[in-house]
Amino acid sequence: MKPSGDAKPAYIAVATRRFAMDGFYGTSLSHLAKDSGVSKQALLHFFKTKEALYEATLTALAERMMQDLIACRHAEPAQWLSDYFMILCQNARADPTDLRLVMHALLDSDHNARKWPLKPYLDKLLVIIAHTNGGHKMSTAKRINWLLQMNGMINYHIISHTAMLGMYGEQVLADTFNALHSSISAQARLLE
Amino acid sequence: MKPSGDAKPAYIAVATRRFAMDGFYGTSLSHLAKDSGVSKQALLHFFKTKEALYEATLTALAERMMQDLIACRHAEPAQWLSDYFMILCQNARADPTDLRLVMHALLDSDHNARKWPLKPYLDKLLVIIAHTNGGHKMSTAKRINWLLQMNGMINYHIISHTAMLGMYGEQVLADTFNALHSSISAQARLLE
DNA sequence: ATGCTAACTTACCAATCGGTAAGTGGTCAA
DNA sequence: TTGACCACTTACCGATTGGTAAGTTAGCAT
Repeated sequence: MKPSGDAKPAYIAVATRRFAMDGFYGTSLSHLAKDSGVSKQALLHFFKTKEALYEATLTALAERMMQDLIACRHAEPAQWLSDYFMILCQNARADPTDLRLVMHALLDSDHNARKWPLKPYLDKLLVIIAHTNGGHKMSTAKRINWLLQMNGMINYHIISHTAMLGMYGEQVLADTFNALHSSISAQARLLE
Repeated sequence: MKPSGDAKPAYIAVATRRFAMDGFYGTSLSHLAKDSGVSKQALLHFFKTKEALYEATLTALAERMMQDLIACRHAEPAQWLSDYFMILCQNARADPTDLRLVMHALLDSDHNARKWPLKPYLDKLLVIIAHTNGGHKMSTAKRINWLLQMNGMINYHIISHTAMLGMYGEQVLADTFNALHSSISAQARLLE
């Protein structure tokens, strides 16, 4: 076939959706192959092991998130963060794939010493926090806490959504998203 | 052997730890059997399928959480919630098993229509919120949002802990827990 | 034309998966 | 003493897992 028509990104895109949905253990190479419309060994040709494909998926995720963060750069760091997390929230509501992948990766990060590809992204966020009026006098721990709190409420909201929908219905849940937006603003305002 | 020495709770306890660690798909009956010191079929004798064992695990989790909530009952509902989440946080820090299980269950709750055993527990929490000074004038959506925010920041903190530890070291992370305690207090104060 | 390489495929593998069938041995009521 | 019953065990099953080996096919430089 084509010697240099790189199909890797397409495979990673498929893997991203599957890994985000079912996690590492819940996803098999056969499923990924079927979804991609190729044989299982086509994937193993590009990624030596399933683990390697997973890591490539996480690396791509990290780059995507970093790009999204840079994309909405703003001179005022507090505004930058406020804008970014608001957009992140809206995107995740439309397509929770990436945040689900983050959560799965977090839960998996325990027992194998997987290098964590999101570190540069988190470091960047911490630097921005440090440049805000409210953040520059914080300790590192407090900056991390601010970040965990912001990410926590957004991510938890997103991955709870299906379960909450089943329990409390569509209408209430839509309003809950509005409340989340307010909470994001409030959290961002802590840095002004 | 013994006709009535119920070993089920012991099996569920083992399953709880494994499912919390590796998730549903990452855990096999053979692993659970080995951990329990019995054969795989001993488990299938009590729980007809792996799925049934998982559901039993989640049900036990729900009862445990409900009991913990009731255990620190307080006449003042805002104080009740404040106490409860502070204790929950401390327990989870010592042993994150239960919260990890919650997160795994949340991530899994998508594609199979698994009945959600934590609903009574969440309903109870919502009732307590509704009885606070700050909460009784909130809409249901805002109460749910308050709850998602509180649970979100605690759970996310806990399951991020291993990854954050590897990235930022022990000392910073310990301080982060102190910051989390403050944040929990602040969140609780919103209901006073 | 030829040879090299990239991008696959078919065929196959041992290991493990969840689950069934058929016992085994101890306990207890009759 | 007997026989029902409970808590298991050994033996086994087809399906699926991640992964290997050995082609096959297409494009491209020489």
